[in-house]
Amino acid sequence: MKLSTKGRYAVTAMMDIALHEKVGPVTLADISQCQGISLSYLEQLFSKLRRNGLVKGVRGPGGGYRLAKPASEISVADIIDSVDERLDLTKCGGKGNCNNGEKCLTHQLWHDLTCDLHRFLSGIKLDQYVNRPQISELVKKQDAQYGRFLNRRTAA
Amino acid sequence: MKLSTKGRYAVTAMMDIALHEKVGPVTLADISQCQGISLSYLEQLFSKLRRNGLVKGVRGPGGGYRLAKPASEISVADIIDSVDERLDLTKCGGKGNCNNGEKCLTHQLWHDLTCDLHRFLSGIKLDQYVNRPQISELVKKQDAQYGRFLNRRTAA
DNA sequence: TAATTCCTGAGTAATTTAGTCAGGAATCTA
DNA sequence: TAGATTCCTGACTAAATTACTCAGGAATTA
Repeated sequence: MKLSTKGRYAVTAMMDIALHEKVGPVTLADISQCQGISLSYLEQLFSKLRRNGLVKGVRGPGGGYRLAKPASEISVADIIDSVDERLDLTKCGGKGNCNNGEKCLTHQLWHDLTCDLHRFLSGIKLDQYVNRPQISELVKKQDAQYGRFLNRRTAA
Repeated sequence: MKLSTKGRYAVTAMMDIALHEKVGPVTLADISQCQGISLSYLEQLFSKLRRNGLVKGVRGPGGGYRLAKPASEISVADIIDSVDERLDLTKCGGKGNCNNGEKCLTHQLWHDLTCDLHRFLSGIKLDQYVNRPQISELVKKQDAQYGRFLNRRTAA
């Protein structure tokens, strides 16, 4: 039982954007460099995040991505659902025909578990982590290390 | 975010054994047929379950597998851990060196989530599901359909 | 002795994941 | 208007994992 890096990368990237909301749009090139994720791969992921209404792209110099809604309204479940196709642990995708047309012995178990997991992830909003001093420190250190946002005015 | 069928198959198979504890050892051939899982694949999984002390194999005619301890002491987490290598959602496997030697922005999040998930799965013991009337019905129907245990005395 | 069942390890096909590549479209700055 | 920047898209590829097969041996029972 592993989380694909797809979901993990997406959440990390969204976190990066949320952490810089006050500075302005964040480019994928920056995220790629700082978080160690391939640029082209990020582009794929953001195509999905955009289609699902989680981010807005801003083209041209000084552009990048911003959150499409407040960080307090974006949950980890939203992000994973967007890129990861599905958060479902049953074999049958919830249809209940997992064994020969009938439900398999563990259908109910996986169904319950999926619901719990989803509820849990839905409860975690981006802003919860953004506001942690521990994480603010980390990102400040990172920004300095890579010289991000050096020649940019602070935007609303 | 998906559960590999490895974990799902293992739990289903263990459930099958638990449900027939009173009848005697359950053969992998039976599980294979009733639950729709390849026999050779089951053998691989049970090799791990055995090494992790969850089942005991009984060779020879009338043999099969039984639980190595009471169903009330076997959790879903135990089973998944046994076959699935690891229940860990962090990139670094918990080491904290996920981004360039430092923790990545979402390390804490995945760590928390992993703990919660593990706690949740540890709380689900096999006997909880075995005692559900819904599931007893299902397995009774299955046994009849495949003619299991027809010529076997009920063993202690 | 023969049937049954566990048990092991090596190999393979299919799928998914992660990542590359090439090129176009919108936007900004000069 | 030119050129830089950045998003944006789709097709392709490499690597890893998953799911599964195969061949054969070992213990046990009848």
